[in-house]
Amino acid sequence: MIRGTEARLDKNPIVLLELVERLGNLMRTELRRAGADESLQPVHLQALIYLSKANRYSNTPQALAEYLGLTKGTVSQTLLLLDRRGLIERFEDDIDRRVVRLRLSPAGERLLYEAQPTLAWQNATRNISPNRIRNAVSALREALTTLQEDNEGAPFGVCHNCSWCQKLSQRIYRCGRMGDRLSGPETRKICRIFEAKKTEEAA
Amino acid sequence: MIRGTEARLDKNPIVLLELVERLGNLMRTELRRAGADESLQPVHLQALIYLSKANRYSNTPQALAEYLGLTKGTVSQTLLLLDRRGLIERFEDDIDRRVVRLRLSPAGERLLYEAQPTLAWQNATRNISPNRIRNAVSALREALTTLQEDNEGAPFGVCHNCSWCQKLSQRIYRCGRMGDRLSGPETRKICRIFEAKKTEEAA
DNA sequence: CAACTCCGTATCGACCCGATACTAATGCGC
DNA sequence: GCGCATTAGTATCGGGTCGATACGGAGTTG
Repeated sequence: MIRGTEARLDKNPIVLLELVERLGNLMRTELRRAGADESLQPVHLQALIYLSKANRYSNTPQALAEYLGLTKGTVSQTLLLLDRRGLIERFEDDIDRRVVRLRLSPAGERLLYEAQPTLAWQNATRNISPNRIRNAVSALREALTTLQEDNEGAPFGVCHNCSWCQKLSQRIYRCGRMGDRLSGPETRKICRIFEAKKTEEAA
Repeated sequence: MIRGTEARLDKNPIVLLELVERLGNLMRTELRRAGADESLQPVHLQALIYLSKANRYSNTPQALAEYLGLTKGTVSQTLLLLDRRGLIERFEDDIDRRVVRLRLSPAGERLLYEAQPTLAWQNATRNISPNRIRNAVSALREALTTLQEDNEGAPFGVCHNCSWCQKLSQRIYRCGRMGDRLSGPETRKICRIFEAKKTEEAA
């Protein structure tokens, strides 16, 4: 038996990891259940969920592959299936004709809306005080950021917390990195080229 | 586009869910990387990790299936592979000869020790204060418990927090459910028939 | 135009996973 | 003791995921 006595004091991070993994497994099982009616695998629902939240810089196969941590070849097949089922739409980019833009089809949005894959989670967290949830969010976000830096992966945050995001007026924003103007709703979507704005510590 | 304006105020739980899923994906990718040298899939490492932590009531294929949220048939194959690789040992139960007991072989323990699948996580959480981690653990544990109740799955906690656990002396404990005496180290393993002891709220 | 890079697709093989059917051991009623 | 239901685990099959590799087309640089 391999011992680990020196880890006695700081084993709480490991407990947290176990919780995250276990919750991840459960949510995966939940996704499996939610997709069973339509014979969709967990990864398909994850892709649909991602596409429902990706902004204009992040709705490509490449971005999805980075997000899911899979290869572009694998993701290509996933998208092929979703396309055959009519759950997504693919169209060429106007400027760079190599890239494919993706979005949910009406059928895809309806599926996501009806499957309600987050329902079980919402029930499970109903009795946890908003404050504790905010603290947990803050801690996990920090872990996520560090983990992504170490992995050199894209961060995938929302514009609202991005250092490139400029507020032009009440409702108009601007991405300083890409130079585009963004609507209010779009600043709440997730972006592939996100860069964290300082470190926003817990209140 | 399907709207969700009424969810404006309580969307933090959803953010937390996204974080958990994203971290889950990353850890899954991490497991894939960690197992690549030995051509092991994420699920294989998860099984090994589980077996390294399961107590005497929980080291069976059935318990592992419940833990991973997979069917017993699927888990049976996984165990077959791990057995062929010499990473686990299987032996019959003395009393009920239907059940198979599992434990890591020395090679399995060495693999787990050398793969260090939790290393990236430990780095990522290094700069988060213990207090914030404790709070996050508390919140996630509560979500996990509720989620498991709703799914009617086994809770899988450690004896130390179990309502059946009795302290006989300084080092000897006893499981009131099964009637066995447990050593100190064994009370820190995870158990399939765990029942939460009250609700231990955050400090 | 050539060389190079980049995005996406196609194909192949290993493997995951659930469904189903099966064996063997146990427990229950008699 | 003898049927019968239940339980733990296995075997097999088919659909699907996934990475590796190779490929083709678009963009970039010279």
